[in-house]
Amino acid sequence: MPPGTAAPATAVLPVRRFDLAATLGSGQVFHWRTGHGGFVGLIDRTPVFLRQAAAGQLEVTPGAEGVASEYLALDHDLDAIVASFPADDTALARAVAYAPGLRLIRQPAWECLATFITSSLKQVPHISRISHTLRERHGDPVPLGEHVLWTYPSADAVARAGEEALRRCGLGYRAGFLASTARLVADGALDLSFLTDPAVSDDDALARLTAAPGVGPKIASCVLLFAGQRLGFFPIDVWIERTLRERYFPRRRKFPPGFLARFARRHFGPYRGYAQQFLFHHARTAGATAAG
DNA sequence: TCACAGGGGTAGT
DNA sequence: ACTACCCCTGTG
Repeated sequence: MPPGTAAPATAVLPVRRFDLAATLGSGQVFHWRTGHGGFVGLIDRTPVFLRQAAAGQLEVTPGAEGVASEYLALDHDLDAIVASFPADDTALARAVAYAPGLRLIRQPAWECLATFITSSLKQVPHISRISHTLRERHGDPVPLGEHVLWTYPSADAVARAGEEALRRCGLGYRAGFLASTARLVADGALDLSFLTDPAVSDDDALARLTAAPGVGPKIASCVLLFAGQRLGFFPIDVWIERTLRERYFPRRRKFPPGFLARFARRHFGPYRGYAQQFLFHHARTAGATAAG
């Protein structure tokens, strides 16, 4: 963002129990850039500037209030969700207290699936760079003030780009996976509308997603949680696995396959996806593995 | 400057 | 259950 440029115009949206920086910076999305004391990016194809200078006020590009409210899940009843967590869980309570206004972003389906395919065995800054490279080389430009933003390339665009071009975006072995899955989506063989279809069960949805190349249980869970808004999915990555082991089973040595997933289902309740996000964000940004 | 290890997993054996 | 996989970054 060039220095000295005028701050974008904004409308003010009253918010409660919402933390913009935590929400955008908790490893759910990877394309927002900071600037003018806020964040600049695209919500699907809508260019948006977001700023939260005061706790109860979210500044949004005029006209994008509705899109932003939906994306940032301002309708989620966080009080009720947190109240459903086990009352005697101090580790979770600490993670919630660390970022009480953290929300699960309602993500566009293809963008979410593709981004998480590119995320395997990668750290956040690298995922972010891949996302930007893909956008700039294969997405469409969208102006916002004097800035140019780039949409996430459609499944069709990714499929047309092909594996070699994707590899040149720094995807490594993920290029083949992304190209193949993009082809499935572009051809209609994988219609992602099932993600939010209440007639499709969680188990069925999981099976359909994991049938796609490069999509295993972890990435599928992320997509079902974020893009599908199925709040009972609990993605288990190395951070969460470490946290669960240390916090809840400090003495146990053996963890059979599925053990922690079953524990999460039993312990954290119907909104365990939120519990996972609180624990994950706390573990990653508060150095909680040692002392938190 | 340059090995080397390891990182928000998945697929094939 | 075990291992390779591409690429990048941090470390010595």
